[in-house]
Amino acid sequence: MASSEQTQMAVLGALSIAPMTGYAVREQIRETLGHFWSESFGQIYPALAEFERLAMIERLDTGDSRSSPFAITDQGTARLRELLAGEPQQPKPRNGLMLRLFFGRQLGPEACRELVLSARAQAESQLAHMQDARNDLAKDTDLDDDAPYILLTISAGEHGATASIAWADEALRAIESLAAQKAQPRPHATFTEERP
Amino acid sequence: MASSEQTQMAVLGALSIAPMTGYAVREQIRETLGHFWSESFGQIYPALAEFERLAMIERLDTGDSRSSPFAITDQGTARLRELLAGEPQQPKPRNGLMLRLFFGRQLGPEACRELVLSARAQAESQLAHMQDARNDLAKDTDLDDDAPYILLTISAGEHGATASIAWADEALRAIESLAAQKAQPRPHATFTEERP
DNA sequence: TGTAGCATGTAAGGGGTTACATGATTAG
DNA sequence: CTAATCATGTAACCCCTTACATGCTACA
Repeated sequence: MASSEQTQMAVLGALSIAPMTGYAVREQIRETLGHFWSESFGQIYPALAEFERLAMIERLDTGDSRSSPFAITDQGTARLRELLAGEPQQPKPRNGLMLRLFFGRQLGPEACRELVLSARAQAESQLAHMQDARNDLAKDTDLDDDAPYILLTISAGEHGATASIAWADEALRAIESLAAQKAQPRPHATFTEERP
Repeated sequence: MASSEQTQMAVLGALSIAPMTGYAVREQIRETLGHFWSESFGQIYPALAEFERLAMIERLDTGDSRSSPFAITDQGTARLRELLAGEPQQPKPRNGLMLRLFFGRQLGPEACRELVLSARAQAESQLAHMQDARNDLAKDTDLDDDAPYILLTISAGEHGATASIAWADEALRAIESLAAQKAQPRPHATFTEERP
């Protein structure tokens, strides 16, 4: 029945910034929170239905033919604050890149290099996205009250992406020296586990 | 039936480093991969059973009374390499801290400050843990072949933790100036949404 | 006029955790 | 002796994603 508190928080939070349709909630979460949050329709719509039943949100009666957005009510805002005050539980980590590198010996230096390069590219693109977000935020005067908080998350994204790029460059150097060692094995090596 | 490829990778990977029991696989993943991976017994034991059936691992017949560790077979190693070569799919992000800060206006500066402080402490402890891991790795000569790859992941953890700390310090300054603003509201403010 | 985007939903299934059950061994 | 740790499993449940179904509107 009840959707998870995580989902409730994200959906009520989105509506706390501006009234919008369920579809728009999804879009907003994807575009603005995409780097650290995600929700799918399968969660959003049931949550909205539940919230409407509990009078935490209500449909706005716009003259607009095709959209009738939801707006958060006072009860909804109260519930949101209650949820936000709870302890943040971060999900169990599952970083596929790190798992592969950890067992990188089985993959070999070349494949690891590809992985790191691809991670680096992702980080670059995230960094660019964050800087776009920063500019958009500065322009949108509707968000003045939320902006200082949103900036904290943008800054976190930038720090993270910058760190990833620095790590990747360091890792690439390490992998190259590994590959060089492999190409010119020490003379006293007596056997190899696998052919080159 | 078949456990997920993610789990298979982690379990076979652990056994590729050294033979061990299922219990030890869990411990190793928690201690060594804890910052970027996790597996629970509910997945490890079924996976081990399946692998044994498929002859990808086999029980070692140690004289030891209480433990009979699993060792990876050639078929298991082949399967591991196949799995590692697949595209890493990272799970949808769900960062509870960032979600809360994004909607931080509803929480207020004080609560946000607590959140950032707690995140900073976590990062500090992760950094210390990473440096311990680096030392342990240098001492353990059994891991010489895997060490260069494992170092890549330790370095990533260090970069990430360092970035988190730098971000937290910046965020704390931003929050403090926010709180100062709130304490001394501009004279032309006409009403407040909530009492102080 | 048809295709792309907006908008709302639902049902099935997957992947994972938690909690429980059990027993053996070791250490205080 | 008994408490903690090692060790192996399983069943229920939860959360979430995917895929499908539906219809409307804007636009080329």
